Amino acid sequence: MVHRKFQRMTPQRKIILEELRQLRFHPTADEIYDRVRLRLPRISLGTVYRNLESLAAQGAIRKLDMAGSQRRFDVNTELHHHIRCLRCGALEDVSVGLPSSWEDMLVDTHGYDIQGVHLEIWGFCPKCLEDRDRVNCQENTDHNETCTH
Amino acid sequence: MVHRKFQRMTPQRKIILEELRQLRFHPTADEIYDRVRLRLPRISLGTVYRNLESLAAQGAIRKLDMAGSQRRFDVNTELHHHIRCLRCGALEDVSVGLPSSWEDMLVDTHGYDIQGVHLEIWGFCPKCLEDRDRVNCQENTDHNETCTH
DNA sequence: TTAATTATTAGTAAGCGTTATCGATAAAAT
DNA sequence: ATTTTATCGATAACGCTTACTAATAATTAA
Ligand SMILES: [Mn+2]
Ligand SMILES: [Mn+2]
Ligand SMILES: [Zn+2]
Ligand SMILES: [Zn+2]
Repeated sequence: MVHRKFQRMTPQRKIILEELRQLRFHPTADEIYDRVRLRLPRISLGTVYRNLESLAAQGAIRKLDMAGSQRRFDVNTELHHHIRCLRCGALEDVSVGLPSSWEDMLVDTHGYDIQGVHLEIWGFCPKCLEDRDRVNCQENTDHNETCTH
Repeated sequence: MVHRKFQRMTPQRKIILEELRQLRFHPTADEIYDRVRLRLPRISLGTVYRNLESLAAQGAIRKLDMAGSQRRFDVNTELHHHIRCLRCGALEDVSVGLPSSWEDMLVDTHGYDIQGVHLEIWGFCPKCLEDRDRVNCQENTDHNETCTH
């Protein structure tokens, strides 16, 4: 028999999951912490990390290790990729998957048994392109702020 | 006139560049540090980071921020992607670029002005697949070691 | 040539995000 | 009821990277 460790649905774990599900974008651990703290003022950041980790291991959520920036978490457990706005920081789902013919070609040329793919795209979102054209072109926005568009 | 800061080619910078170019794989800053120290025993790790940073800014090398693991550096300044072996840690170049038709579709569906793409693939390299089939299947290798295949 | 300015250095401290440790607590199993 | 186990909050430690500092060497200005 498989010896899977039993997981309790503690109030902390439940609320972390609820808050993550309510946030439509892809929050970081500390962003989730800030939200959860409004309901559980005595929770610790370590507890948030620990639960996000176990929820991800269990497959309830996804952990997104980003290239060069802070880890984020995702309620969407389907395989999908992400696109990020360089101006406002928005991180959106990419609905379209990579063409399987391309992956096949990769297997042929490199001989790898592919287990996973991480695809991250950066650019300027439609809203920011608009803003740029309309008013001033100066880079006066904080790129680290989460996009509210 | 563009006010580009003048860069001196110091012995440190020169040797860092030389050593990075000699390492065929994609070393981390501390791996480069270890190599450079054999020739400049008094160099500091900060100097290595600082120079790798400025060399990348200047376009002489590429900085590779990996998803979930340590930053690496690349002598290959051409746009290309990477594939990593989950068993031996090898990090190889992927010669084949993403099909442009796919990128076009992405622009159409999301309306982004795409500036860059980070693609990272994990799997098992041909050598490791062989090894696995031949002898024992136990995971007895250090995944963090750099592949010597 | 001499003096002032600037880039760079080695050494080290600080920063940041994440993980590990620990004694306490509460749920589950026996 | 007793033991075992998962989890908690608090906090220290960790790994990688960046920032600070006084000293030094290269460049520019006088
Ligand atoms: Mn997503
Ligand atoms: Mn490469
Ligand atoms: Zn935007
Ligand atoms: Zn391998």
